[in-house]
Amino acid sequence: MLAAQRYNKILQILKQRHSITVTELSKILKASEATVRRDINVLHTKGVLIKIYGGAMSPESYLTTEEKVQIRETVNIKQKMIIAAQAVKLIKASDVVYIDAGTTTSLLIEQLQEKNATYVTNDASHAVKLMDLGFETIIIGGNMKSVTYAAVGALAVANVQRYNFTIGFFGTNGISLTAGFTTPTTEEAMIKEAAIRHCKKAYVLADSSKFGKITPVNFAVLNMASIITDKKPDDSYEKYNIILPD
Amino acid sequence: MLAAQRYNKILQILKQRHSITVTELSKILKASEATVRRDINVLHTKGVLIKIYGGAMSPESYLTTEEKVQIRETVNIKQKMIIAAQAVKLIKASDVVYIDAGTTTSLLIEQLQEKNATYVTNDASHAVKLMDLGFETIIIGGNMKSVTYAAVGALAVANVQRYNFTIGFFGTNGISLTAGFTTPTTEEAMIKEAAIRHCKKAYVLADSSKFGKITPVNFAVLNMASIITDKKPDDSYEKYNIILPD
DNA sequence: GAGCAATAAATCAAAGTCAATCAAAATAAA
DNA sequence: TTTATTTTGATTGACTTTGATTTATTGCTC
Repeated sequence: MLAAQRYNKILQILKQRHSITVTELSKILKASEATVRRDINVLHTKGVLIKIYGGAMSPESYLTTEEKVQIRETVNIKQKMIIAAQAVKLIKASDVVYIDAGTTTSLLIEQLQEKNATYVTNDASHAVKLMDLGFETIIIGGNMKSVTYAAVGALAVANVQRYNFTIGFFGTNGISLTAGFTTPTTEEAMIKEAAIRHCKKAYVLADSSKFGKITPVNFAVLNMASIITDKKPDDSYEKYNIILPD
Repeated sequence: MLAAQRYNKILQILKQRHSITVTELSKILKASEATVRRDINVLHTKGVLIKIYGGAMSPESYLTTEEKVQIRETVNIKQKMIIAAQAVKLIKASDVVYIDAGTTTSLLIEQLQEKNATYVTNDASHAVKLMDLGFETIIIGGNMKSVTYAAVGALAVANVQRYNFTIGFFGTNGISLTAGFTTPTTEEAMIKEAAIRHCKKAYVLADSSKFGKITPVNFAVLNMASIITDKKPDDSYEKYNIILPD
């Protein structure tokens, strides 16, 4: 690929999404991270993008409050990466994979390997990422929620029920023996519940801090999904299927 | 093959795709790489293309330092901006607005003002933009198409039919008295057709270059939508509703 | 603020690309 | 036809780009 072609592709991506990491670009452009860094340096010097630690941003969105967070969400990023790395190993060729909205699952997308699978998501920013990486993508439609870019509501629920997923990955805000998996809002819970019911095998990705937490709305009981986490939780969860990193 | 023939062929190729490698050209022109390099040098000196390491680019798509402000240097961008500016004025409070996929409509989103309207789109990158700008957003789900980030296919068509839009904005690849509004692919045409049928009022945004052009698949007859364009087309279009910038 | 992991820059070898040269082929002129 | 001129393709060594490796820096956690 010509250098100039890479330049154009990078700028094109930054029109669609305000920021991108070096690692992601390296995958999309099929070039080494060293080359991507050199490209970013060139484009930064030309002033057509802003170089930031870990990646690049479009000049327009640079420094507009919350976008700065987008490049690297800080909380528990390490654990989430490890959890996501474990999760991607479970995806096999010809799987129909449901990917829930949220930051944890976003990290999963960045690490996806299996090209011969179909990926379905209700998160518009996930969808754009998946397309950029060249995966077969289906987006679930519906009313969008502001913070998460996720489609929710009755239509989203109806749509998700049309599919049968062979495997699904979900985020959660709380895991509790009494309350099961929970989220802060009814809307999110409804779409998650609908999706999880249509997965042959469901996995909840949760860093260890989520155990014992309860948020207002339940979306599944604990035995409906295996839990992929970074640290063994206390023994009371023993009877559930817990997956730890190798 | 005559040198002048090769020159023409090279320039013709660069009109279709922004860049090409020396190796590729050598195969296409059945000439040695040395010859291709000489050709590129000649054309570069004439200023009709830009020589880059490994190949050549069309001058438009090559970003020089001066152009740093003008990243948005796609074709007819100025007209498209003006057209989009005219279009946004038509949106009123409590409208349910359908926004078609594509670059023209992307410019429209950037200029949106009316916060008390609901925006519906089948383009994931549009959806992300709309959310970022704080608009009430609904995304149409379905299989995604790689270049445009647009949901297409049967499910997208079914979904779009659930809505009734008070106003809709569409892009097109061709406007013709005989063929009506046309696009290059059936998939795109189907979703456009379904959406346009559910708009109380539909507008096609098209710069003047689109008049008289025909691409393979029709998605609407001319009287189904008003056309917002930058220059008055020839009189044969007089009986249709043409909107020009103020 | 020290220690740690992640990211960036510097360095280097390998691969790829370029311009110069020259002989062969094609074209033009005699 | 013969000779002069131009164009082409192959070869060479110089130069550029790339990816891997090493070294330095950054930002985060405690």
